[in-house]
Amino acid sequence: MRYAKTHKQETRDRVLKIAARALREKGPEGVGVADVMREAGLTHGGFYAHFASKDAFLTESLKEVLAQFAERRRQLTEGLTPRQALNAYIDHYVSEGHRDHAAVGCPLAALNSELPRQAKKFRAAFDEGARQLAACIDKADEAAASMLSAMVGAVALSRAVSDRTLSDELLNAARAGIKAKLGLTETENRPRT
Amino acid sequence: MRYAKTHKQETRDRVLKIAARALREKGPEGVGVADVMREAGLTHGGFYAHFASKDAFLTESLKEVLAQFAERRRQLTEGLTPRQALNAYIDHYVSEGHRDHAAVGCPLAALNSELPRQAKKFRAAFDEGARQLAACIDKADEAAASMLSAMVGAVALSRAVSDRTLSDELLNAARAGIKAKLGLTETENRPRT
DNA sequence: TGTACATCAGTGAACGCGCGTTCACTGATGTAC
DNA sequence: TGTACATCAGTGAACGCGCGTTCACTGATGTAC
Repeated sequence: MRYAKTHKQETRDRVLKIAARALREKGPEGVGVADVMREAGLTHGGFYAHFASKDAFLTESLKEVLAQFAERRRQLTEGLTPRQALNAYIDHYVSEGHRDHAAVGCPLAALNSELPRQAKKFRAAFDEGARQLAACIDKADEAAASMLSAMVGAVALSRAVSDRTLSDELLNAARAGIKAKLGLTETENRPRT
Repeated sequence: MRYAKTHKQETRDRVLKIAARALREKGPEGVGVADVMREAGLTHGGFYAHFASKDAFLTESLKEVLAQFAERRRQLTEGLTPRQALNAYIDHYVSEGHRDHAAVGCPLAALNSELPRQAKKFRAAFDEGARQLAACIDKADEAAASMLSAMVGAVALSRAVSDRTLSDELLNAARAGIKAKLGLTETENRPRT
């Protein structure tokens, strides 16, 4: 054989990693088959040897995003108690760094308003991501669902707004609000140990 | 003259009203010149007699959306005290009705994740909308910025998620969380009258 | 009162372009005999 | 050891389609004289 046995799989992985960034930066409709292949050093014709269609490809790309995202979350909260982990994660999530690097950030924040128009399987993968993140927050605070949407909204809105001052204000106010809520439920609702 | 003096303006308004819905339902890239004109009972060729380009058109459509949105907000809160108004508005905003009718809802919730890729003028109009809504909330509660992003995030995420149960849960939890916060700041931070 | 001309919102064919998708082909390697 | 053939990841031209944009034209009306 001309190529190593793992060669095709490696190519596929490379393409998916490129797409995982493009998906968050440009949205599902903004990901171009030819662009992604070119970035991987290939021509667009080879695309269909790896993926059945652009649609199927997008869903796999989202799954790749979710895997990266979960792994990153794991790294950030490793060895911390649930409450410490949540605190650290909120600081990481509702931050200027996250706002300014959508390509490697949370897909919920990067894609939310485009989801109603996506294919069923893509949406199902997204749901799974939302569930995982909610479950992760839930370990530390029972108001997980409310906190999740506040976090996502903060980052998404701070990106949507083009005025930097307004954006900073929204982001910082949101983080303060969410952390205040966390403090509150800690002392009032959580008599744990 | 073949047409009444107001005829052209009326046509323009009609087209913009159609676009105001389409913009929220399909996003900026999803609005098609030919589609919008057809819906207005016209052919696409006439479009450029009214608008300089699709881009300029999108910005005007967003301004139309913002005007409708502000007017609706005014109607809903007319005659109420700032605090009553905010309470009523939260119920209206963070609701299944709003979630299920994006075409006539808040543009911040409908468009947020697509904004980073839009033209400068479009983004500037969006900023203006965000400022207005924040200012309106600010009349009743100083944590306006934090509340705004929580509200937007709740509706956007509940739409993004395709599982109805999860969507309901996110929405209801968010509303409860936001209203709890409102109650909190009312008694703790606001010794007003 | 009648005729020629100007006006102008809207028409519909056409254009260029980008994009997803298809497909015959390439060329390096392994295998059969 | 050598020759013919199979394999298969990747190539690149081509296709159909939708979309924004342009433009010569239409046709109903008002105006000039």
